[in-house]
Amino acid sequence: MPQATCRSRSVPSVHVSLHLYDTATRSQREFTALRPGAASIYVCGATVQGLPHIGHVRSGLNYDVMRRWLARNGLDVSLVRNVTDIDDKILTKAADAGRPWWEWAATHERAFDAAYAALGCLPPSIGPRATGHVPQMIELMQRLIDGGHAYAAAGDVYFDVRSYAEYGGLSGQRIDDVQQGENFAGAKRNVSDFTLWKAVKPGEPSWPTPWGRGRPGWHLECSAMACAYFGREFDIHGGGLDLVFPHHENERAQSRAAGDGFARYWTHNAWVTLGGDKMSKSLGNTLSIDVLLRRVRGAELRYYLVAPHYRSMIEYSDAALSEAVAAYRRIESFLHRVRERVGLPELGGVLCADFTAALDDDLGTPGAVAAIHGCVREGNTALDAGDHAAALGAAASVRAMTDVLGLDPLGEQWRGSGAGVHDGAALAALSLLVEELIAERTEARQRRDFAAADAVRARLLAAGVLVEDTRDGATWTWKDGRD
RNA sequence: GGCGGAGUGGCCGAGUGGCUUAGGCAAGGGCCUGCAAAGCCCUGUACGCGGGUUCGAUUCCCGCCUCCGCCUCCA
Repeated sequence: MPQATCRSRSVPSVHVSLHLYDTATRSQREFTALRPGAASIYVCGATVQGLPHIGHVRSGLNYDVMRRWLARNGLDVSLVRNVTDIDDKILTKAADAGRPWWEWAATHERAFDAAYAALGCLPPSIGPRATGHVPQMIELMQRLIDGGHAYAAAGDVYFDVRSYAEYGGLSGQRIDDVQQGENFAGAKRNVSDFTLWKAVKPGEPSWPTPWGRGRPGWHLECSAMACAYFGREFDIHGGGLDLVFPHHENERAQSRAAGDGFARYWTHNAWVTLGGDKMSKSLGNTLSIDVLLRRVRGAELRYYLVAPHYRSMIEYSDAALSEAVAAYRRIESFLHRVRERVGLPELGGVLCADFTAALDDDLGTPGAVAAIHGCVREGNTALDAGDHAAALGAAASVRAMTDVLGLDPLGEQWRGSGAGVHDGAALAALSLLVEELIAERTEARQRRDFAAADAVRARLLAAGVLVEDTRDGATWTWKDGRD
């Protein structure tokens, strides 16, 4: 393998292990896996009541990066990302649309899967649905009732918040300070008690339980599913910042009151916001994944969402998205240059020490991205100097690092995401034609007939093909960065 | 009322008690080029306001202002 050139890569890499900010302790903690050599991550996925928007996807992206980084460090990572396919809003919206609730849920689940895939998220190890885990929920409720932490009342099952002294420990809320909503149901023993199971209502789907027919409450499902796949304790629980209270507080209370260790680290990603506007209804379309992907490619949108730190709020703006596109294309164009002039760089390059240190520090993607750009600059310098081996080495490193972030411009997941030609025979024919025109242009340049040469270049550019002169001759790429 | 975030150079966005003070975008200058494009080099002296601690604070402490989130469904 060609020698790496990145300065920081020549520094012997000190093993710095991953530290994660843990919401429960409000501090960074060194990550140690429960089971040696493996890591388990449970992420609260979507309630599939509508189409995915940019914020939903940010969460998925964050845990995709976490998972890739842990895997890159040699851990066998299991990622469970649940699907809430039964809840009030799904029932309401499906009814309004005149569709069966299960069809409504399934349709939007597919939309979420498509959005995650379009942004290069690896599929989760499993994406369990709430409706498929009612037996596990019943078992958990039974354990809670047996232990005196839950009670059935009027067909509902409630968690008795007062029975669990640590309640509030995750979010820092004290029961007595929590403002209560208006819909206080009389069956509860205490206002703060939350619903584990909802009694059946006419026209609603229901499942049988020892306490009567009904359907799952929101919080219960996550505890039941995490336990179903990981057992009573696992490593990392993730989700959006808005889930801290009450959802995660309640999950934790349920599981721990039932005697489970549950999550060892709690991580939360920040939001994507829209200029402080509450007009999500009218602006919602602007932020929908489908609309954005008509403007930018999946990799570019991913870069925009992954480059800031996951705990920082992203205030969405078109201008910022455009800057991200430009920044990403700088990386991409370096790899294209190397591929055209030297050859395809391998994926297995060396990671810069700065890159590793940044990610180990609570998944510091901004620092990691900076390290990639540094490596790109060194690679470009090497390429300009004609040092092909160094350029290839830098390119391999850039691929390896971008791959950890799920952004490798030459990665298979982006094939077909642009409007490029992906049929081998068609591409070969196109290449032949383009190269013939380029040869024609080169001849014209040698005759110093620059008018003719520029005309060829302009014709190709109009067709979306960018011709560039380099010390190694003319090369061509797609004008818009597609592959 | 309770809990929690944020205010950084033209813009996005990191970070730090003083050191080569990230990175990207945009801007200006230069190199390269027939011209381009790309690339490379150089330039910008920023940290909401008022105090305090300190030899020294954007970074620590106190107060204030502004904005935002959670406490009801929410990634």
